[in-house]
Amino acid sequence: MTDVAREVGVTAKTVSRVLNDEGPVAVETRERVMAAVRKLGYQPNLMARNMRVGARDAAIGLVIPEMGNPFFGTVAGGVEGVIRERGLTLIVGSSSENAELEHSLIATFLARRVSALIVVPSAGSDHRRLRAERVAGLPIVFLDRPPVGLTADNVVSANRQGAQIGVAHLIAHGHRRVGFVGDLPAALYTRRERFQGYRDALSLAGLPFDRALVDSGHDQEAAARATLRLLALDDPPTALFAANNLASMGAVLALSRSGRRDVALVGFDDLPLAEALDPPLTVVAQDPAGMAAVAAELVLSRMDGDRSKARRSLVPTRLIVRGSGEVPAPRT
Amino acid sequence: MTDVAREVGVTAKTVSRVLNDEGPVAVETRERVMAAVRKLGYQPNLMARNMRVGARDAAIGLVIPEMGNPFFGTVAGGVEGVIRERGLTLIVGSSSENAELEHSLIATFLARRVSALIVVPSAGSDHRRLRAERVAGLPIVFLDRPPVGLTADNVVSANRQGAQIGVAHLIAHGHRRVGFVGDLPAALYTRRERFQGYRDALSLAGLPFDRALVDSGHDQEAAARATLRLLALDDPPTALFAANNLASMGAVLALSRSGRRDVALVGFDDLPLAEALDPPLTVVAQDPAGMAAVAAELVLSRMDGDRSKARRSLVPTRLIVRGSGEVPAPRT
DNA sequence: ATGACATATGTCAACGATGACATCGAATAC
DNA sequence: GTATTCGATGTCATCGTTGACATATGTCAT
Repeated sequence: MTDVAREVGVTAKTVSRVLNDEGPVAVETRERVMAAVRKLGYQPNLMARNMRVGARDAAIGLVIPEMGNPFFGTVAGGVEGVIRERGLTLIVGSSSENAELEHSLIATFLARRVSALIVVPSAGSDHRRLRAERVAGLPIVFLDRPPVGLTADNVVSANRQGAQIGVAHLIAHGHRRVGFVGDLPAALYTRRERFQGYRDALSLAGLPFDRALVDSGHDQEAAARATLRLLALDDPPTALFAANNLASMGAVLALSRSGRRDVALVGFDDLPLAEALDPPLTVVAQDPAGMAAVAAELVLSRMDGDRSKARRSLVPTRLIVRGSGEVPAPRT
Repeated sequence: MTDVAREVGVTAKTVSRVLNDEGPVAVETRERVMAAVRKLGYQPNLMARNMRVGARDAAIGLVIPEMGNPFFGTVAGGVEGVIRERGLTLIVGSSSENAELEHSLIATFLARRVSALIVVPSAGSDHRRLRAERVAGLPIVFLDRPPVGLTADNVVSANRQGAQIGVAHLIAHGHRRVGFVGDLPAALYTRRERFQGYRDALSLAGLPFDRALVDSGHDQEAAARATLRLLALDDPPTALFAANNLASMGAVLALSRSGRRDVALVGFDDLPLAEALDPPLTVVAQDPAGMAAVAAELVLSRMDGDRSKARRSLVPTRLIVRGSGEVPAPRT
């Protein structure tokens, strides 16, 4: 900036004024400054600008478990789309579902003085340490899963209700033994909520809960094995509810590999090729882009000074009927 | 930092020394400083640190077309994994395949003084403007597609060879009329290369090239329509080559919706549920994580002072045979 | 005892930008 | 014709941190 100033024959302050459309500047000076800026290829140093008096970095930090997972990728894209309009940049880190990594990412973001944080908590993480930041007024929004040990804004899917509707759909097709294929660890918030929804549906229909019909796996192959274990039971389920996208894929794989077309299946979270599967996969779809948008808007309103009480936003889910959930229960 | 210093009764410089393990510091002082740091919850301000003497931001900027696409999501995750070990943070922006947005993202990253750039170019973008930065020594690596109007490091898939192998696989199963479903715009580097590979395979097998067998669509539904148009020809193809993941999904959908199980299909780029499709989808798999790692390592070596000539890395592809490519050609 | 040297800490300036306040001439007001 | 205001620009200090250099003690060899 000093170079530009020297080139034009003014002070850095005048250049600053031109670049920020601030205060009165003679038209001719403005033009000469702009010319020099172009000539020297000057670009303002955002780091220096942001460093001034307590100012924060014009960026928001986002922590997600995994970037390759389209659910979280879509979340990241949704957040970026909203904040970009405000001139904010997105800084991302993936925690690999590791609480320690999540914490170190958050620490890095805080050290960078980001303007806000959006966090998808990992299993087992604890957010007590963020209390001071929250008190200091830093906007923090939790996404997909609520914070632990801290009261703060959060945006989650209608997990319980969605799962209940999905399972009810299976029951409506005559199934009385519905298996549950979930995630590990079982302590995960989403898994817990969806499991509750599963039980809700059972009891609403007057069906007994059978612990033997619940199995888990934390990746696609593990979920496939869990599915096979359920089908190998003496009194096996005639329908399955898969509580997340990996579990769905695992169940689909297991059914496809074993050629079982007589088992009904409803998955939680939509898949890109769900329609092309045989049978097409019925799912309870979430709205990752919508959740991201809600979270980002919430962050922006907090940045604008909204000091109201921390709130939870429930983002609705939607049952998409495609065929796999409509496989009828076998006659007994 | 001043607060910590005051608390302990030393100067900021001493605190700085403790935090950076620099110079001699009395053990007792070190401990008292650390205690004060914990007590006050002090966190160093990275922006101020990075601002010193020409230093760059300890972050690298990544521009990808779309975060929701697992291919690019995996790329982002791969890059982050490598650079994190070096204490670098990832700043991401998505260009939505829009050259102007890509440019403005790059400009933002430059203003932030990122330590390096990794760019997946959009269709139609021009990178001439980055010449000055390159000359100034900023590491810039292009990923998946080469730069335009600029010589710089780039990491791309073995598109042409991979496509050739995929199409040859179809020809080996007796197909003489192989359709090509590609992306729009046709000017896209990857589409062009894969198209060349397609033609290579045809001529190696002594088959004629028929312009009528080439169609395109730039999203899943458009690709599905293109597929249907090809199948509706008077002399239709008996096999299809889909030149990217969206085209593959479109083709799969079109075949599944129209119940055509007699058409062979090979896709470029693997899909999560490829194995669960009916028939399971044969693909030429790319290695997004591998590409990301190569690009990130390249960036790091440039940051370490590697001033050698710009180079291109070709990342191999792999044919994964699953069934859809083995549908035999009908007898004539 | 005296310099040479290491150890432990301090002082100061600088990175790039911008708020607060100052200056100076010209235009307007009375 | 002097006072007031405004327009255009400059001066200075500051944000948080760290390099370069300085100072102050203590240790040791001669």
